[in-house]
Amino acid sequence: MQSVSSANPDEPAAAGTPGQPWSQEETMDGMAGDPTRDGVPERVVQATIRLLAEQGPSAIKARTVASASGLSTMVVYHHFGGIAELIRAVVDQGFKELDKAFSQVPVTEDPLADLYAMALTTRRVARENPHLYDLMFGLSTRRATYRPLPDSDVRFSGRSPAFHGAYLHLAEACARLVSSGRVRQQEPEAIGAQLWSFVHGCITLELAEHFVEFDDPVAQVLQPMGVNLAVGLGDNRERAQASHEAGARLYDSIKDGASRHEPLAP
Amino acid sequence: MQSVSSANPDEPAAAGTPGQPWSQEETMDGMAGDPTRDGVPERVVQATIRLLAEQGPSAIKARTVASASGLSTMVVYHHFGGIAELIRAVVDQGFKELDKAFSQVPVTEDPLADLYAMALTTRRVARENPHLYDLMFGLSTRRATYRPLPDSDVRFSGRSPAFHGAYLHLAEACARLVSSGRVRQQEPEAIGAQLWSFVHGCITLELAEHFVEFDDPVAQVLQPMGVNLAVGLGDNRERAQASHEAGARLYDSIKDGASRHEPLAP
DNA sequence: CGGTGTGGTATAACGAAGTTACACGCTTAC
DNA sequence: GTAAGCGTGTAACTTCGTTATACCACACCG
Repeated sequence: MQSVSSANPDEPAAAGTPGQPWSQEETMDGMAGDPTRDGVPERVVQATIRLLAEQGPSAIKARTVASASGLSTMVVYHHFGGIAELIRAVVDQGFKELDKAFSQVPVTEDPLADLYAMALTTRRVARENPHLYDLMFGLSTRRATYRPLPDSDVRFSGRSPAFHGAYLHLAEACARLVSSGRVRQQEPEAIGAQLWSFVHGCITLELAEHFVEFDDPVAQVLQPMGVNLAVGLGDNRERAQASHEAGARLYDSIKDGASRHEPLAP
Repeated sequence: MQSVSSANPDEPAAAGTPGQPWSQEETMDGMAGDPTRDGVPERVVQATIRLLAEQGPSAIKARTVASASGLSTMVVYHHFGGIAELIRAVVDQGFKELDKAFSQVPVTEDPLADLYAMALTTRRVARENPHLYDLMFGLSTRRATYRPLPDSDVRFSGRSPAFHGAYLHLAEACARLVSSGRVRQQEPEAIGAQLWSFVHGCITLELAEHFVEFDDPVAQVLQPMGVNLAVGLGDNRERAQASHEAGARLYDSIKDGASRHEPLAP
């Protein structure tokens, strides 16, 4: 249905030849050894993320990515298959970094504080590279010269393994919140969806500059809303407020240990 | 800083010649007369919205838009100035439709019901054209072959007059909610930001297919979250629940009077 | 009533950018 | 040592944004 644009009735088969190297680089998890040896796909992804942060999505061209990686445009096609797949890999890397950032939020005896620290962490990650965050969650993620993504991506409906890694932190904290008895008994997944919705909505609107009238969107929107939602979920208001303040302190204590994309010299 | 990508040190002056016709077509508000006479910019915008709905953002090319309008690519440049400006006009039209949809939500004596009906209306509009909604709120709105937007767009920080029209409905209902005394006394703007955040977050995540595990995202996420937030804002749970059910009925009673983009024959 | 001018449109070309074909070189296995 | 294969660069091909120019219709003016 939503195939390519104009008169272009070719390219349906496309993925017939086996043995392509661009199967979403599995070698990325290890990478304990030589950082320069065969780290080409990773370097390309990092270069793309840097371009995204510094110049926005429109700067992602095969030629710019290639020259930023010190290679030719072939790397994009040889290792990924095309720009669209490269962006997919970039989004995946974004979720890996979010996962890593969540991993640095400690698990305390106050699950609501942990959750609010995760919310602040998500906001920090989003603000570090707004365009990457936009790609990670935007509908338009699965476009950029849209292609129906022919092969093994039926079950991949917006989520990736890296995404699930990050999501697990949220889900687990929600389960702890329910089992702590501070909120009414209910499905942790429903709580997770609600928390995720409001944090994501806040961040998105702030990034889109819809909250410019607020001096401090965190103090004026995010935190009050977190408290309100916790109260609505069944928590006591004073305790919810205290947990959010504890979460803010938790966040402050760890916010410098996370990843950063330092611009390497060309 | 975030200028064009590669070697392209020209085009700074660009907007020197006066008297261009593409000053965000003012003739659009009236349009009470002949629908075929001089409705060219409107036709182009509608064609673009249709392309967006049917084939996604990557289908928006000067050539596809032109042929879908039955004209040549010059219409894009003559009436708008370029693809980026056309997309701006499309986003503006999206907000106008949202504004119109909000206008059809009646003002009742139950502001929380009205607000929830507006939330459901927003979801309907978003689902009617997800890619348009994405453009309206995505960061990437101000990209698509990004240009620093040279001239009079300093004060335009993501909002347009059409946007404000839609936003006013929300703000006014929030003010009524506060003055009704059902919630704690607080700034209506803060309430508006919170409601908007959670609705927008829900919709965005649902559109990105992150809620596929829920059979009915409205019943399982949106409505419970609205009730929870209302309770957190100070409302009584039973009354908040009743208002949401009333809002759902309100929405059902008006959901067919809104705009639709019927695919015209080529 | 004919001339002139202006605005809207089409055609065609230019340049940028995605993509591909192909050839070269390096590594590795036999 | 040789051959196979992977990775890479070069150079084309194609698509698409954009612009230059010509044409056409209408309004205005003589």
